[in-house]
Amino acid sequence: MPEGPSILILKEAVAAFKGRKVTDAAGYAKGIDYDRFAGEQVVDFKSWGKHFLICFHGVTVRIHFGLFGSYRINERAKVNAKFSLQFAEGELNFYVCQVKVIEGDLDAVYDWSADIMNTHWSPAKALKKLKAKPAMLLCDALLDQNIFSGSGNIIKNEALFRAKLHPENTVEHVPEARLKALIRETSRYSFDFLHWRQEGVLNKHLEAYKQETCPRDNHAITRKDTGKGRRTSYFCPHCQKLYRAAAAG
DNA sequence: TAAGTTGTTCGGGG
DNA sequence: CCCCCGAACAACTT
Repeated sequence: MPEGPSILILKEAVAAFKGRKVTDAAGYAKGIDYDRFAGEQVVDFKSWGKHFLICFHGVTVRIHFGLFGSYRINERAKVNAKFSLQFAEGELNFYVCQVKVIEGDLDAVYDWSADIMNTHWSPAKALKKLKAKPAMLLCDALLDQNIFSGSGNIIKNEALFRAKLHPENTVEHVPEARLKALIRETSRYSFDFLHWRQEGVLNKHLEAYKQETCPRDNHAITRKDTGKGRRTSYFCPHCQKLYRAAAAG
């Protein structure tokens, strides 16, 4: 369920709960004062990248779904909910996620311009952050939530494919124009991802991720664990340019 | 069926 | 103090 677009879908799915009062909160997430939410009104639902934010007056519940997280609206899964909110009519249940309470102003916590799907997303700031880390590999940069908040392994691979850049390029060896193209494609692809996921056709549109051959030149797609996180990259070694191979090590 | 995974944090060792 | 690695989390799909 991760990656930014899926969080936007969730936000839309729960929109009807905005303005409603919680009758009861429960779950097995530790360190949460569940009682404080009883009687509180949901003021808004927001998101920052992969963070799903349930906003109350003066306090926000942050849900992060990680790799295995899921949710149910007005129904329950077989396992216990990590966090759940009951309303006079309906309920929200969150499973296998990280739950954190954020006190006070969200603007003090989040840099909205880092969120690739936010209206305040700033490609210029992303470029600046990239250039501040010249030795970083592109595959790591695209998973760095401070630079590309909301990008995950699918978006990483597809954006690099669209930008025709090899995942193991170091930032400093890539011409600025190509970095700008990558930044643009990362945000653009995320919205394509959103629309395709809404239509249930995302898999049909994948060009590199989990693919066998390159749709551009029919070259075999390489699958390789890359970067510091050793996350899987799928790329066409023929049309995705590597400006300079990383030093052996 | 056992392996793989749309993710992140933490702590230990070097 | 930094970097890197593995563990932990814990559920669904192929």
